[in-house]
Amino acid sequence: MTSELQIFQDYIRQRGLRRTPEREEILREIFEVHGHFDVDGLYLQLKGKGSKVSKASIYRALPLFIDCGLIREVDFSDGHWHYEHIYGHADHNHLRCLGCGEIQEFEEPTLQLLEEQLAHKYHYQIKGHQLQVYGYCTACRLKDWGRQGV
Amino acid sequence: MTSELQIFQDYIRQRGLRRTPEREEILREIFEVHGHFDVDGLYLQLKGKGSKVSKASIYRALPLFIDCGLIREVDFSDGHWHYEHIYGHADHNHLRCLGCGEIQEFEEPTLQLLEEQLAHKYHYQIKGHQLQVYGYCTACRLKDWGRQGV
DNA sequence: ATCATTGCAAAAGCTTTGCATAAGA
DNA sequence: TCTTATGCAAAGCTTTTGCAATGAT
Repeated sequence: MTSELQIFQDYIRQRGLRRTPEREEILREIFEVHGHFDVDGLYLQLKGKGSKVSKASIYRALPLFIDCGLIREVDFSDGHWHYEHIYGHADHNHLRCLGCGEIQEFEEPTLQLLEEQLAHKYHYQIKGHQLQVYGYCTACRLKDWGRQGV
Repeated sequence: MTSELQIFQDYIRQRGLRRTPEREEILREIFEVHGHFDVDGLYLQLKGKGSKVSKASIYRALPLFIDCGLIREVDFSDGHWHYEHIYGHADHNHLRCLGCGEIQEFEEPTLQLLEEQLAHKYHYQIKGHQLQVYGYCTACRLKDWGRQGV
């Protein structure tokens, strides 16, 4: 059994919830393919494989995966939520092109230090962070050369 | 005239748009009071002052303010958009309490360097960044002492 | 046998849009 | 005068929720 399933099942047991095929289908799909994903894409992908899982179940499952640290929300500022699995992946941030939406991932280890400083200074227990940097990639800069400031 | 109005009017002229009382009312209200705001709060606040501005106009005005660099979107991960004025404010980031929603602002000048590194490494023209750190403040930690991991 | 979970469809936000009217330039 | 901008209401989207049926423990 893969570890993410193990983690989820431990979480389920500990919380007194129930282990269902739907939840495991969703989790498997998330970890099988995607880097980033959104609800609609995940739903269609499952549907395409013959799964009967409903969107409602996806919406109800994602908070559980977030709560046990398997995935996290990512803000791409496009009107709906995106997610990514974080279990088994180095902590990273996103550089996003405002033109074409391309995402580059990059690591920035010093943010760990920053978290510790903030925890100390503001007496917070830090749970995580999200850093999005945005701009224009070379291709989009060339394409939109006429656009002001781009 | 305040400088943010000046900036906006220059922008309006340059883009061939029109200067309207509604847009200026909205802009004035944003810079008069708020640190952070959302559409609904802004609307109610204007309404409370007797303004007739509609939400639709607010929704149509905000992208203009963003485009000319006066405000920016802020992601508080609570299902709708928040904004903050950036003109005249030092660049800063947010430390948010997942319990009570309190926001601490902090500066992190090294992100400027990071932007430059990313620009060089990925050949991007960087337009900005957003860093949100989240966790639990002291009060919420005490309040929810029974909650796992908190 | 319980009670959490599911699927469906309806409801609930927030945001966008169509259209007639108002009003800058 | 010409076109953009506004207000209103309707439409659009994503996400949440009520409920009866299903199914895990």
